[in-house]
Amino acid sequence: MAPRAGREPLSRERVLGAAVAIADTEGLKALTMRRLAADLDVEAMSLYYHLPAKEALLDGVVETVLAEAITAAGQTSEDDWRKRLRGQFLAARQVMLRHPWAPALLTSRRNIPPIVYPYYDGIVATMVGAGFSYRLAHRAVHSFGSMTLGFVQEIFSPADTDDTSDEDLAAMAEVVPNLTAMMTEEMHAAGDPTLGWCDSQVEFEFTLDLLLDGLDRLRP
Amino acid sequence: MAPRAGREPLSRERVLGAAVAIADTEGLKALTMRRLAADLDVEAMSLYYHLPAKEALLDGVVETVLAEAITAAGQTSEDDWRKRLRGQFLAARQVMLRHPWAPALLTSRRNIPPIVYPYYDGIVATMVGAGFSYRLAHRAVHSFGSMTLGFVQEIFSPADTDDTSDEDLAAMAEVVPNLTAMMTEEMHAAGDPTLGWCDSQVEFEFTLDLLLDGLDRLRP
DNA sequence: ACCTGAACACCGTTCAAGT
DNA sequence: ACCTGAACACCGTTCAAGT
Repeated sequence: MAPRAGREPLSRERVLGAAVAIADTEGLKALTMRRLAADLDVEAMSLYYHLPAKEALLDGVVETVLAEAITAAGQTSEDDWRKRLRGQFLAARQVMLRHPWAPALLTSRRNIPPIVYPYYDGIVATMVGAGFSYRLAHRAVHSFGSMTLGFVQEIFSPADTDDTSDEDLAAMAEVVPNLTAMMTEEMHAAGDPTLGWCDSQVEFEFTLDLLLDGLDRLRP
Repeated sequence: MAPRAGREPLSRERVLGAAVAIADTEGLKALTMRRLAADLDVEAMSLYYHLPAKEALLDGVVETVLAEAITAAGQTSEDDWRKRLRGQFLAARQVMLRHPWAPALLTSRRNIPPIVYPYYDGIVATMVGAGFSYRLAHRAVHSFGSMTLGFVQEIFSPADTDDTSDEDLAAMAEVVPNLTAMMTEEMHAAGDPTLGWCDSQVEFEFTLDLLLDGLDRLRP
């Protein structure tokens, strides 16, 4: 049978693009070789001509989203080291928000793609240019952790409280009195009750500023 | 056939213990239902009497290591809020170092086991007892991120440099001059060259102190 | 109550073969 | 050079059946 009209030849880039699209719309679990091939109108085995194995596919997917985030971060043009790093990390964060599955995948990989090295090089350059020692810049990069790439792993993400009844609150107050008090106070203080009581954008920026402030004070 | 002498009856706890042991010794990928059953001297299907599905197994495994870390953190007896939190997080870290696969699994799970709520309640209690507002305690908990449970996701973990030749260094200096300069300077400064140039214990404590210092300054 | 055997659907991957 | 078909080993899981 002749190839369908309008069907473009496969390539590593096209495969990776389709893989990211599947993860974005249906999650990482939906990304199987067979499903990916079907989306590309091809048999599963054809993928192996462009990628040696699924591990290589996942490496490529990580590389793709990191390249996107790092490119976004690179748009930032600020001279002040704090504003510059802040802008970079927040720009990367906007990209990561579109790929909510990426942080978990990223942190489960052993090998980090080479694109991140020039990116980190730039961060170090910015800090050293602002008077930091290499030693302190090194520490800083580790302290920023995954913020440099626009995300933090949220462990403590308490449930939404819109549907929390008074009886539930009373039961909670028995077991976790301080969390309950914290929650109710935050809910009252919040102007818009539909927002919930955790705002990850605000929390990201708070933590980032906490680190930047602390580092600034350590600067020689 | 009669059950083998000395074979204890299965239980959820025994299954979870064996699962953690497999992950510890051979990694998370080796943890399959069939392999787990074999280690317990049982057929794979027997596991389903004690756990409804593999997802439940993974939830249980997460619960098990978190309980271990939180228990270790609970041993800390310090009155000063900073020393107390510091001791807790570092104690949890000692546990996590024994389960290097745990952070990646943990961050990939949707539902966090209930044990963490009392733990976070204690952290908030410590901070509010030291004069922090609930609002600030809330922010702090998010800033600590996964440090509360003793780990940070290392994205930037540059390769070991013991086997880096002079030619390699020259090539690196072209592409990532600042990283190369940082690395060579750190290597020279290090007393013990076998240590490499990243020390995750030192980095963990540096970041932790950076956050604690910053929070202390925000305290009313 | 607790465990098993056989079977099913699905996955990543091989290999030789097609065009 | 690029893609395919058939087959294999392995996985999680079901269901009816054993003791």
